[in-house]
Amino acid sequence: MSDPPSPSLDFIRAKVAEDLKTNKHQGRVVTRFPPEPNGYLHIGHAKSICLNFGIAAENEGGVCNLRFDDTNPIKEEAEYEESIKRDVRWLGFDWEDRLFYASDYFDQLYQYAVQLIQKGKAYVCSLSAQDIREYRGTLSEPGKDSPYRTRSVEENLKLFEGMRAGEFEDGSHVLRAKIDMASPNLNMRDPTLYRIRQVPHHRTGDKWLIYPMYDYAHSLSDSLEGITHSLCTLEFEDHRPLYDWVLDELNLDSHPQQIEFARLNISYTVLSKRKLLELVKEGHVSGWDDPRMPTLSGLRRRGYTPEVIRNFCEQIGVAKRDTVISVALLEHHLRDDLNRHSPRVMAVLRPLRVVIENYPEDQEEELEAVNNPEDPAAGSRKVPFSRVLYIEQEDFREDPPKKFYRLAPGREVRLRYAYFVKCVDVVKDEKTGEVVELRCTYDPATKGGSSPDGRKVKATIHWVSAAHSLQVEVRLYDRLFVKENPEEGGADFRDSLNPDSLVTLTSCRVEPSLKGAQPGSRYQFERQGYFCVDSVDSTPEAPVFNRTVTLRDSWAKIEKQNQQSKK
RNA sequence: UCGGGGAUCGUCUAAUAGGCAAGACAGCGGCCUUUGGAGCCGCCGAUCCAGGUUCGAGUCCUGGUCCCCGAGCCA
Repeated sequence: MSDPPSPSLDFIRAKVAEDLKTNKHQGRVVTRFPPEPNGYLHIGHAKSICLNFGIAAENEGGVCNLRFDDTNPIKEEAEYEESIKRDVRWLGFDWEDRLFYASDYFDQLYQYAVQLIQKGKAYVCSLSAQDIREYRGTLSEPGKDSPYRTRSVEENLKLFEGMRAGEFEDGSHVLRAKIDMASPNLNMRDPTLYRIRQVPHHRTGDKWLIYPMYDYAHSLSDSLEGITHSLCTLEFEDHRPLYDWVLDELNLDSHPQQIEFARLNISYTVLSKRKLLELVKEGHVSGWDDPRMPTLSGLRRRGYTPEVIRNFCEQIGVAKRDTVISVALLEHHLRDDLNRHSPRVMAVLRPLRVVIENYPEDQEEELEAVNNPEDPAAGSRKVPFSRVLYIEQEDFREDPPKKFYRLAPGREVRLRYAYFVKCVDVVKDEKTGEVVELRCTYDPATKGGSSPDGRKVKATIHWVSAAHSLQVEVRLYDRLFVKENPEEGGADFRDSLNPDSLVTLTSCRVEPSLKGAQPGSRYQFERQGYFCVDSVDSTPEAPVFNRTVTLRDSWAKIEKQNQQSKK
């Protein structure tokens, strides 16, 4: 790697660079990504993953650990652990042999707790949870000491051992740090270090009946792993004094620097594991990997590439003010990547039958079509043409509005890669008046799409040959919420769910080259958008396509303006 | 009310000793086009407020205002 003029470092990278310069950590850069295995990773986690693994990769010899923060057995599951590993790998990062678990440190953590008790810095408190809350005081009033605060070291040691040995019920005792009940920082008012939880842990089984709390386990896990920079989100800012307190009281040489940054928010969605879990549990989506979910598994199934997410995370930057990133920026990176890499293909979502009256009934031919105009190396393919075709219903208007350039009675347009066709008649359903078929003529001289006489058409539309096309299911996804901030004004996010976030179309027609398309493969349906083969519900006989994102649609914009100016 | 943070175009991020407020997205307009896609060109548009220091302040000082986080035996 070269060392180009670094554009401008975010405040965290600047701090890392400075620490390197002053040799604060003996030239080491060690970060970690510490998920709790209690849900699926979402794009907010991707920001943290890119930051932590990114900083490690940018610095000579830097490494980033993957560590599961599995200190609460009642919320955590092995299923989540697997999904997290899969998602981090998919994003393109590698923890090599550095897969760790807070639960691996339980023995060590217990020993440290004993040390704190011996130092008189921790005690067993036998107040009820409610009493502890009351003794804590409020934001503006100091708390008061627990009556158990003055227990002797011997008694504390004995009780703590009893907690570990299962002599006490859940909730009867906790181990607390002895700090300052009058601290203006509530986290320092004798925080709980250990609680009794007589439940099996998905990794340690029934070995432990007491489990360490986050602040205690996290700081020590970081220290044990020799982390140099412990990056977390803003809500932990108030916890930093406690993080430092634990390491200082234990006199540990390895004392990582906790640095906080703003978590990611994106418009028209929610990014919190709790809320996403509710969407799953309440059936508003089909699962954690529903293509409308902002989870990495959902985005992957939707058709996102890891590059899109990495580029997005790089561009949004890292800072401390809380922000809401426009979903349009994410979609910009999505279209940018998909445009350059997706093969083009013709697909008709809502078919309208077209008969080319002057094209011989028994004739068919193959036309050359470019696979990707952005990538000459992608080559070309043949698409079959015949007398009966399907075009998009919305590409025809019997009474075309201003600026509508597509097909209309008497109007000539180009069928992409095929011929100029002119609409000569419209067939309607006698009862409903609905347009059911178009009668057209074609100009044999315009084969391939250009006219020898130089006449122009204003529109090019896509089509498929009726007899050759494949019928497929297409799922049209749109944003999950109708409001930029689904919780605007304290509203329940469920109230702003978009009822049209999924529209399923079952009579779509695609060109035959899509036969055998592999699950997960991505295409641009010309003039429509980017689609990928659903990796869950597709079968070779019945493929399902997910719409990843639409193409930018300037006609839709014009039409919207027309409608608004009419009002 | 106490403690901890944060305020720069509509949105996000820059401005690295106090020295022309920059880029991206969005929007708008144009060019081009066998995708009303892509691409190209242009336009619009910001330093929370009030004082102060200075030749010069987004940056330093003083005083305000507004927003976020915090009272789990969650992380």
